[in-house]
Amino acid sequence: MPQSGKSVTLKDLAAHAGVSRSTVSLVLQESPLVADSTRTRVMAAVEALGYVYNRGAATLRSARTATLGVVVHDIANPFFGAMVAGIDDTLQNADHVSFLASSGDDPARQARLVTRLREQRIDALLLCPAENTSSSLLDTLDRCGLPCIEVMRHVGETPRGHYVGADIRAGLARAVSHLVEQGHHRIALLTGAGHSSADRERMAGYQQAMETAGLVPDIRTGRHDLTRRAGLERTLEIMAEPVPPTALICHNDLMALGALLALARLNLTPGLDCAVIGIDDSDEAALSEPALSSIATHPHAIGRAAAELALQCLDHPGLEPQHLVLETSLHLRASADHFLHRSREPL
Amino acid sequence: MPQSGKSVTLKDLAAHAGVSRSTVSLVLQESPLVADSTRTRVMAAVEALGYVYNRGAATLRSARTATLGVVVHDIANPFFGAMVAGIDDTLQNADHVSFLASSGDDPARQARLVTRLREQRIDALLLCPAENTSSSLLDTLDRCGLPCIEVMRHVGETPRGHYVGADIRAGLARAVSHLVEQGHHRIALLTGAGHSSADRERMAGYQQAMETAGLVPDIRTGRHDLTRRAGLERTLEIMAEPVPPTALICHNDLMALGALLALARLNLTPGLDCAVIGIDDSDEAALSEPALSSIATHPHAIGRAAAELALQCLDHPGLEPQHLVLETSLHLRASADHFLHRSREPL
DNA sequence: GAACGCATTTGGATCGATCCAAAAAGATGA
DNA sequence: TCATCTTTTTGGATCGATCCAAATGCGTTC
Repeated sequence: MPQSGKSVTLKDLAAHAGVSRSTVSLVLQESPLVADSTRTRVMAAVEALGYVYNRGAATLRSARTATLGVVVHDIANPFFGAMVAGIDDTLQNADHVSFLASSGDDPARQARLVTRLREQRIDALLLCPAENTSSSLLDTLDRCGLPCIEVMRHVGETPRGHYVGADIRAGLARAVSHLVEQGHHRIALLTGAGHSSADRERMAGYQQAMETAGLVPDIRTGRHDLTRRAGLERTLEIMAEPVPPTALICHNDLMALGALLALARLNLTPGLDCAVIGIDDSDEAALSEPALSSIATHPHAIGRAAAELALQCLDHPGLEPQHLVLETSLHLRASADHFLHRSREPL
Repeated sequence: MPQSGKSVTLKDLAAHAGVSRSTVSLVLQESPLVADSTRTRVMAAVEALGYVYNRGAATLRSARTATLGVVVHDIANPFFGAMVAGIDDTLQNADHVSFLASSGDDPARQARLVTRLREQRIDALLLCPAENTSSSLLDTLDRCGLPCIEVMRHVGETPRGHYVGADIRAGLARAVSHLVEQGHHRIALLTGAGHSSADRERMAGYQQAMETAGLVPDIRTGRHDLTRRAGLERTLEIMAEPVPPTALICHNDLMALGALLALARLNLTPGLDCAVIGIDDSDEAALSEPALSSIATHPHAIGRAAAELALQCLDHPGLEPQHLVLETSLHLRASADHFLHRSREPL
């Protein structure tokens, strides 16, 4: 229990338990080779001396660090909060840990972060790439053999390595056809400027769904970021047009919630005067007033899947690139449904 | 530029640049001892071979890792998103990195996370302790000499080591006196169950402010967590009472936003029928409808201050415990001000 | 009792950087 | 030219764990 000065090492444990360093090492690795009596003696020493395993030293000799890097482009976005929770749950079960960093959608900062993570000798990288990430970043990772899993976004037209995402395209198709059934013709998509694959996928999925329905696509991109404030401001602009859309599909729930605020400010009732559908189905969606319809992307499940895939990569180094596209589902609430709306008393 | 097989080491750099390992090491440490010509030759080798510094190996010999651990109790809370951004900004300037982990307010999980972080040989720990954290955790950290900075919450009645927080007490005093000026008498506080120092500080500050104003405190705690949903449900309950309060001060903005939703559902107008004030002044506060009044806690500044304090601890090992309590300010918006409310058209 | 098989345990080399005392290379003055 | 002082550079020991080949102990069997 004492030990205030220097740190306790394997050698100290060995002396305390009356065995060699090697044996102690075997015990710590949970090797089946050691006798039970020895194991308990060593574990007692660990307790008695307050030993803390030195991963850095171990890493020097053995190849793995049991540490993954996670880089997201916006930690403040609740989607990533939930995703990170999914990753951590999975890693915790597998006795791994993660380094989390946020790039703020800046490729230069992202590059620095990745370098730092490599210095820590992470075993694999889960990357939600910043907009305009150069493919040379992935080249570098390939070249030095660091497994990388792109999540939600990918660099280039199609993911070249492992990828985990959500089937936004199918979600949009369902959303558009629901809106059409409700009688909407002027359905607009409010998304980012197309610098990320997630933007492009939303645009393509929406466009295809609109064409299938025989409607004219109406894509509103902008230099805005993808926040509540951007949704608010952009919607105020849009609704001021001579012939505004009657339905808005937004890049994510944050923007959609901003759109609801804009409608409220304009004294329009979301769901009656203008339908709004978000993407992600965050916790807030169900709680807003009126409740927000949303395409659920299940961030927790995506985090789990990405972490599991990363762990697989470690066990099977040659694994050919996996593309996991998880299902989405449309959660209809008052913001985009006349009937649901009527079933509640009006504001 | 090649290097696909093994990793590049100091020795490879030394061979490529025609110097010894030691010299290369000095260059990487930016020592002033090496000649400029040598330095450029070595840096060229770093570029040419795609060398990545091995922090683990360095750590084995030298005491420091340039890595801090950050443990928060709820990464999904936007307060901590902003705080972590503040920490990272500061660390980035100082060439340090952070390991971020979220305890989910579970002391057992928190203990595991701290152990993992210690295995990584972090230089210091920034801890927003989980509820009911035992002080033995801090004892252990002390004993092994790991500097720890408690942030926003502290274990025990008063922080025993370094602490960085916000002056919630002053914020509450200002909030209460504003509400009194507006003619409120029944002002309730909606907060956590008192398992954390942050809960207790809110209760004490509120109680004192109420007594100063000659009013009867009305504290509503609960087994609820501190989310939007909890704020919604609790407010629905409270407003159903025979003589409900006319003003609510909520533990944080999330709960306050939930309270606004509850009022809307009850067809009550926040700011006119019942005033609501949150704590944190998150981005969302200004955007809600009506806009939420809030006591600003400046999470980004708190993150910066905590990180700076941690860096100071590293430079000055004996530093006596610092208690930094940052100012708060009351941001008044329509949710708690008759006048502001009248200046906008009604819902 | 020697030989064998099996379950455990062990010492020494090793990973990639840092530290340190000491050597080498230049610069200066007598 | 040689001693002296600086400025640079260097080899070997070292950090704390892992790996591996070899040693040990012990019960069986011939």
